[in-house]
Amino acid sequence: MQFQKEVEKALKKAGVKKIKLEKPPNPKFGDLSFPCFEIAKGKNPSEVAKEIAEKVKPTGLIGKVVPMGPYVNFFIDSKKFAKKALKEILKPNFGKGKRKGKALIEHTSINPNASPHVGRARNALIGDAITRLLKFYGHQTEVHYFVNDVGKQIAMLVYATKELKGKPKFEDMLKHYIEINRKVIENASIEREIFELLEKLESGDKKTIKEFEKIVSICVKGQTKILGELGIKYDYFDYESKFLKSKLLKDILETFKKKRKLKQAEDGRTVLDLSEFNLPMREPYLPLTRANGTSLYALRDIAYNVYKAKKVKKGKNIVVLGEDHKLEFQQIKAALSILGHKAPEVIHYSFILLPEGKMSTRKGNVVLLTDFMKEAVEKAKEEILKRNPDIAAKELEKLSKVIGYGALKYSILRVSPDKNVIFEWDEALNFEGNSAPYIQYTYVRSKRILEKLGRIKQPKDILVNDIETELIKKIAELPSIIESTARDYSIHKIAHYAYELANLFNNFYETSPIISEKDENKKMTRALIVKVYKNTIKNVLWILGIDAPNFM
RNA sequence: GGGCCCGUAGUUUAGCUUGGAUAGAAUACAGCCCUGCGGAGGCUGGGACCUGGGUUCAAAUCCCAGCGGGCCCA
Repeated sequence: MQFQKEVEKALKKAGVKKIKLEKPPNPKFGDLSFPCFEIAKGKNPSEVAKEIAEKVKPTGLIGKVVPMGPYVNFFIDSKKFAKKALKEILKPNFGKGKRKGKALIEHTSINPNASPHVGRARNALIGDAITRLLKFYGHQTEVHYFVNDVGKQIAMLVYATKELKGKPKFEDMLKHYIEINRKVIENASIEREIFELLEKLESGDKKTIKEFEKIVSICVKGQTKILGELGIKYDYFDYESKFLKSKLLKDILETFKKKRKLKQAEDGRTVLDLSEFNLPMREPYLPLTRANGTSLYALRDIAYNVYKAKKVKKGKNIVVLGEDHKLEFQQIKAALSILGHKAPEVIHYSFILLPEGKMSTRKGNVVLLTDFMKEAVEKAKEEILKRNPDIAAKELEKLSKVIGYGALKYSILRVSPDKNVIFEWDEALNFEGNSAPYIQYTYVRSKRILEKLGRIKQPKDILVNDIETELIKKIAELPSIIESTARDYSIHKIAHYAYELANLFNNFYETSPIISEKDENKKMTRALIVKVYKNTIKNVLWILGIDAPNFM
């Protein structure tokens, strides 16, 4: 950052007025470059670049100024830079943000109907990583899970399990769910009975409420146990049923009415007029209540968002939603704006598909998260045993989860959220190259070196070669990466950054011996690099929810 | 019928917001390093911007149209 300022100053001194710097595509071209197309004005830009380069004298962090075609390239003085950067990076809170306000993150919020599949997991993984990122950035985070406990899906499960002896098991819910879906298609009268159950629930029938609660509790417990196994935690479970009869609903309807936004539909439903928002709906009306006055999902969703908005006030308010909720979110946002509330910031992600097509819980063609977890741990076990045949069973258990779950999370988080992911086992269980185990391995390497090395003395002189400088530069990027990701929530950039770091470290590892290095200054400089690498990569992995193992 | 997102080596992907140099990686493939700080590694090689227009000194990037995939709207 300071380098950039110095370059700008130097260019100004050389008489350049419009300064727009860019990062060269290749480190061979320097660290910053100034393209001369715009200021050339008819002259040959290469000539202009030459003239400017001659006028600029290297001072401070600027080591070299070289014209290269139509560009003036600025090279950083690597020795001065390394010294300065290492000092900065060695500070204990390097990369972490200062204390900031509250951040409310709602994620997962899947229907409590069955064991989650990997598509659903994408939501939870993205949400969890964003939570960690914001925590690292200095926010006080609180994680919310909106439980849709009054929907048709729960009613179906209540119906499907009511004849069962004993308490239904979570593991069987998917089976029940698939079965009841099939039955409903075959027999329409079942669907009517299911709707009757819902009506009973909403009218406050105690027995029905109990039955729903039983199923929801089993499902929520089952789901959060699985997600908890992956280290994903929630601070609040917000139940939709709590909003069924809340005063909030009345207040909201009242406000809409005052603003003349309510209409009566022909079938008696009350709808919200959203025509001023130009949303891509056939009819710009959002149904809020039934003819009998009871609330519909949209109204409860609005109420929930009002509740959240009031809770954060000035802080961040974030929600992770699948791409199927894009329009729905626009509607909620519009409704909130009528009410004078700010909508949450939303992160959408595309679905995970199977090679043979879409996943469908209803039809049962899904890859369950639990199966993915099991396979990943199995594969990790195999790989660990290849390398450590004598490992104790307990250690193996623990380590295989660290590696297996790491690989699982990374395989999903590394992809930009607006791309569909086609789930393929080989791809997802890749432990080589661009994968979590590759990155984890560099952590183990760095840790082992430091253990063997013992005490690190501050070197009198910092001596670095090109590869070492590249690594330091990459580590020094952490704060700006954190900042920009905390702004746009594109968590895959963190994954990408982790891989780049690890890649440069492996490069460094191959070419810069440490233990055997005779030159004490070089040795200790390298030791410092290993130290800061180890801390940095650990932090970056932590943001992704991936543990750094002590050996593997 | 309408709206939104995506399309980059055989496969998976970064880059697109803010146009700029030789489009960056992984995997697979061909080969090398193999008694070294732990090879889940390093090095070398070939291989890609969906199609057609437009804007621009300059387009993977911006605009328009088409094609293909995903999501949604009663």
